[in-house]
Amino acid sequence: MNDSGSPTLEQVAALAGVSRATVSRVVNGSPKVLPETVALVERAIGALGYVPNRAARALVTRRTDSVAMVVPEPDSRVFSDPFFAGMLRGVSRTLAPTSSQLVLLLEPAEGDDRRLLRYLRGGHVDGAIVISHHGRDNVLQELAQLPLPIVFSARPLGVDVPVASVDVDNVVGAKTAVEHLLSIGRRKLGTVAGPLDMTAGLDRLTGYQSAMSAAGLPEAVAYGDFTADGGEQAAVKLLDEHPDLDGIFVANDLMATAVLRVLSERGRRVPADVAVVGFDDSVLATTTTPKLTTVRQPVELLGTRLAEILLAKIGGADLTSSEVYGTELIVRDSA
Amino acid sequence: MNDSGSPTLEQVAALAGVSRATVSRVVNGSPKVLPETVALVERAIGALGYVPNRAARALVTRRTDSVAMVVPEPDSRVFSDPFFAGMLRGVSRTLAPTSSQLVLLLEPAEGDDRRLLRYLRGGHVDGAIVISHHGRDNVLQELAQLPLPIVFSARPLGVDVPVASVDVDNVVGAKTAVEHLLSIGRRKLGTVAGPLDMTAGLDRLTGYQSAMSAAGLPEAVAYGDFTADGGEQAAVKLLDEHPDLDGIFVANDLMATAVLRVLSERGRRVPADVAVVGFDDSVLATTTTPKLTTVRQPVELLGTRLAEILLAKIGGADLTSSEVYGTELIVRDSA
DNA sequence: TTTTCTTGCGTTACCGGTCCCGGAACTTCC
DNA sequence: GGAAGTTCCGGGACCGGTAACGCAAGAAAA
Repeated sequence: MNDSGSPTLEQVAALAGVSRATVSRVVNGSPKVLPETVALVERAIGALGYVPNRAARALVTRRTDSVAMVVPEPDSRVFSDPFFAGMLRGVSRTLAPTSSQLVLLLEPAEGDDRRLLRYLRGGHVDGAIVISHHGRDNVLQELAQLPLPIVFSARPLGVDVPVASVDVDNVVGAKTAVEHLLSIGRRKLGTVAGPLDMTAGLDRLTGYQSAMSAAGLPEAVAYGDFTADGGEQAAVKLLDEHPDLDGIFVANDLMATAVLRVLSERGRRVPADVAVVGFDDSVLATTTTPKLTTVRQPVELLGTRLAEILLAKIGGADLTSSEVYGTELIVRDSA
Repeated sequence: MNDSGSPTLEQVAALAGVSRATVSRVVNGSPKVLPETVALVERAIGALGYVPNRAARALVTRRTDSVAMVVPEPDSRVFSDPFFAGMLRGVSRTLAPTSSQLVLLLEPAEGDDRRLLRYLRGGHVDGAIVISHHGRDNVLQELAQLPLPIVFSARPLGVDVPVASVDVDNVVGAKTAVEHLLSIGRRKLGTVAGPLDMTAGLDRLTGYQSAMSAAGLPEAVAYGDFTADGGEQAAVKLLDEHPDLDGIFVANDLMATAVLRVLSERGRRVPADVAVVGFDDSVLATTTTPKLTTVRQPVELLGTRLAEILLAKIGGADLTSSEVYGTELIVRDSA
């Protein structure tokens, strides 16, 4: 045992009476070792409590067995987002059996992109999953061009090279939500949209517009920024301009809670007077009064696919396609 | 440049016309290098875009420059918890300037503790921050005994060795909440408590009890599990047993939303008939109707301290004290 | 029986850094 | 002017693994 800590290959070899190379073979499950030798070595490993040194291994194999989860946004509001939490679960669950570790890279401050890019280029991780919400970040483009396996969690806006991405079908999801409102007899439908520099904001608006134009109905749009405050302002504006709305599709649950509150303040009952549909099916959806009808995304599946695709790319596959998954309308009390 | 990737010390040395050792000195900011040599080397580093190889460095220094964030709970509900998100921000922000990376370790499945412990013992990280919510986990005790710098995010229950921990004063926070209810004239006060195998559940109940006994008032307690469903059941039970309550302290915001809903279903107005105070000041607090009066924790500060203490321990300090921070009552509309 | 192939294992050269040690050049002091 | 320090830098031995290569012994083929 070296003075500071864990035993090495060398010591295992000595105890088992074989060479380092043989121990290495056993550890890595090479088939070309006699079963009795394997047993011998394994006994020695057990006795010493040997754990391979990751650094040494990484040095020679040039693989780090770790992947990065990159959140290139200073205001990592992303975290409170249950969407993110679920995705993380999926990623982590998929990575667990592979002995790959998850390294979290949060962008600490605004213009500190260099640091991030340097790190990723430095070969510290085998690949990266990028949680990109805002499309305007010019970082995204640079990330996409890095000589490193990368997967995006949403189709990155403003990136003109082919990338691999996993996303939910926001257009169809939003469309379904609006169609539900139509199906329960609502005709004066407005939407509180998200910011247009995020695919989620953009696509959900498109879905609303598509459903409205298919139904031959006029649009009523106000823009929020996916936060509660922004949602409130948008709701006020929307209701001021269109006081006769009988249904509202809100681009995410958080803003939907604000819409519910504004409606309640104005004495309009939900769903009797105005029906409301959100998007995300986050915890928020069941904490409101009435409970929110909303569009659920298969978050954990997204995480799983993100990890699987990344692992495949690390393994050498050349994937640049974008996978898109379906959503599910969860009907509760608000519509 | 070696065929696969980034330049090495060797190449920088060659370009600068000095030895590897000298480049290493410059990279590590040794003062014993001539300024002109430094300039020379730095130019070469810039020209080549040299980034030190972490693995090689870790191999010889025996420091990995990475710390683990351990979430030893299979149901990582922790994540959706904005409490956790804020803490993570603090941790990440503190770690950023130190070149230490954050490795996320989620417990993938129930009995898979071995894996976690092995990893931590394997010298893959320099230290660990443990987000321990449930005290019953026997893992905590084992974690505490690991020969590795560790800091707990809350006083770990059931651990009998001295550990470093950072926490909020849940007892005083809860007490303040109850005292607020008293100060606005409420006298029939109940509480929806959290599970007693978490310090947060335990201490907040203690705070309630202490305030009640100080006021000479009888207690009314129902137990939830910090989830919305559990909160709802507890609320129903509490109100069935004590229909005349005029104030309720709820041990976290999520359960408080359920309490609000149950009250609304029973036609009891908040705060007119029943005043409600939550705990956490999460996003939820402003999405309810009425907005929730609640106890705010300095989450980001907690994260910062967690990281700072860990860094100090890694640096050799022998800290086993527990730091406790104050809370702040945020008065909104529900009480 | 000799040759060739296979199998199982040891030898050894790396991977890319850090750091101890020693030496050259230049000061400083007697 | 020579001895003793300083200062700055290079040489080289590691750290703990992996993998190419080689070699001995037994099996299969001639």
